[in-house]
Amino acid sequence: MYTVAEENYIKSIYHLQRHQKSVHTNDLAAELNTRAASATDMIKKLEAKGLLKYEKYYGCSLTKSGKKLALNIIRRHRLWEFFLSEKLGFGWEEVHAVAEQLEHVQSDLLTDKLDAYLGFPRFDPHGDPIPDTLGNMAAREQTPLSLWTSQAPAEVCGVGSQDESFLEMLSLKQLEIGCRLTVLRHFNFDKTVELQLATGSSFTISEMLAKNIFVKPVEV
Amino acid sequence: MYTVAEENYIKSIYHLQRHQKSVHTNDLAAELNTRAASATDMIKKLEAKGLLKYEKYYGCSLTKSGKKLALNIIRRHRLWEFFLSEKLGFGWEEVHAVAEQLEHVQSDLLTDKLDAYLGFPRFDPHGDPIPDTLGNMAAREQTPLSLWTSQAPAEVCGVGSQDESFLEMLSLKQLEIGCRLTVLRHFNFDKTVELQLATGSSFTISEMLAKNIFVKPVEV
DNA sequence: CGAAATATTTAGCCAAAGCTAAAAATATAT
DNA sequence: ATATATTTTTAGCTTTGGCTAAATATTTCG
Repeated sequence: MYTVAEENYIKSIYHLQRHQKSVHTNDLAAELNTRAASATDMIKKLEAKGLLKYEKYYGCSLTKSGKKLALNIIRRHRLWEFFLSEKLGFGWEEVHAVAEQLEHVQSDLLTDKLDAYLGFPRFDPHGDPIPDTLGNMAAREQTPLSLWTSQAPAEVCGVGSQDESFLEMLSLKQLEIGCRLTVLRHFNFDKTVELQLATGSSFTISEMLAKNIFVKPVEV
Repeated sequence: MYTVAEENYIKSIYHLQRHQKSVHTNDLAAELNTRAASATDMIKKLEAKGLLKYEKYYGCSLTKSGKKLALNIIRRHRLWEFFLSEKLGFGWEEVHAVAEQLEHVQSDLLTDKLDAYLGFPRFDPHGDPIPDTLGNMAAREQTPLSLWTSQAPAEVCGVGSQDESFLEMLSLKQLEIGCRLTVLRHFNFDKTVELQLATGSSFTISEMLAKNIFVKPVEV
């Protein structure tokens, strides 16, 4: 059994590790809205539990069992997100905060029965893949809108942030998961992107937004 | 927002208050598997938050807002029990432990949406009534089997303990909620009760068991 | 009633997880 | 290459919730 604090650290380290190979104390503290000193303490504790490797002044990275735990927490989080959205009718921007609490309920029986009840979904409402019992999850071809140069129609399949204000903005602009669009042009000057929805309406979005919306080719 | 520890104290005080008017420190400590000294500390903290009245050496009892909180926690607990049993197919003896964790997820939106999703159930799988948003819950005429003297058929409608070994025993003896039975006789010597199931099989149960099984007249 | 038993509180500790401020290591820049 | 800046760690303190042991109230019983 792990504490909520421990689980949150493991989860954050896992996410940061996708970008940097080794996770630095400051980055981790920032991610968790805490201070570097606190992060150092927790890193030491987690190392003692065998969940990560740690080298002073250099950083840390998850061990095999740390990764396994991380994937289990992510599995719980995304299954609950799916449940909240699909079964309880939560808006996708409300889902994350509640799932942050639910993900810490520790019962493998619960997780597996929930998974089965939901029909073993492979993606959560934000388009993120859900790991299975063994920690395997679907990889997904996805390109941020900022890099999508093709004129072919694209389908929104994921987002790069769970921030509520970000998701609310997407809802307002009707850029939900599964939505179809075409990129009309990229403005080099300020990196904004002009796009057109299936509804016909077209508008321009900021670079910041474009970087956080992932698309894939529309499936035939 | 309340901590998990606070919520557990409030819940226990509420339950103990059904029997004694004022809850004594030792009883509370026993209920929570902790020590009297710890209970005293927490009682003081909860009094400071206005959730209970406390008189030294005498005991404590919930205020209005304490009761409201208690009912909300109980509501969450029982809704989750219903969900686990009804939707996820948990056995009724497995339900309690997981619900103990789920009940501490604090989101009124979640609670209310769950309630609606489940169809506003009025009783959980153990036969306990589920409070509504306002804290109202169905009262239920229920008699422990130890006091049921009528020869009329009775229906099991509740249990007096959530102890796993107790519930497992009931499952084994096929004494589930909703099950019909007739009391054949009470043995005065050791207070055991002989009963007969709808299936025809008859057997004797201990006083301890009989006190913890609640029945009501079979509805016509 | 007063002594013994029981219940409750107080005082002083501990561990978890956070914090600040200062020290130490590493990185950067002139 | 040395001085400055940044990052990380250490040391020491805080709060929450628990503990033991000792002190104090209350209850019970001879």
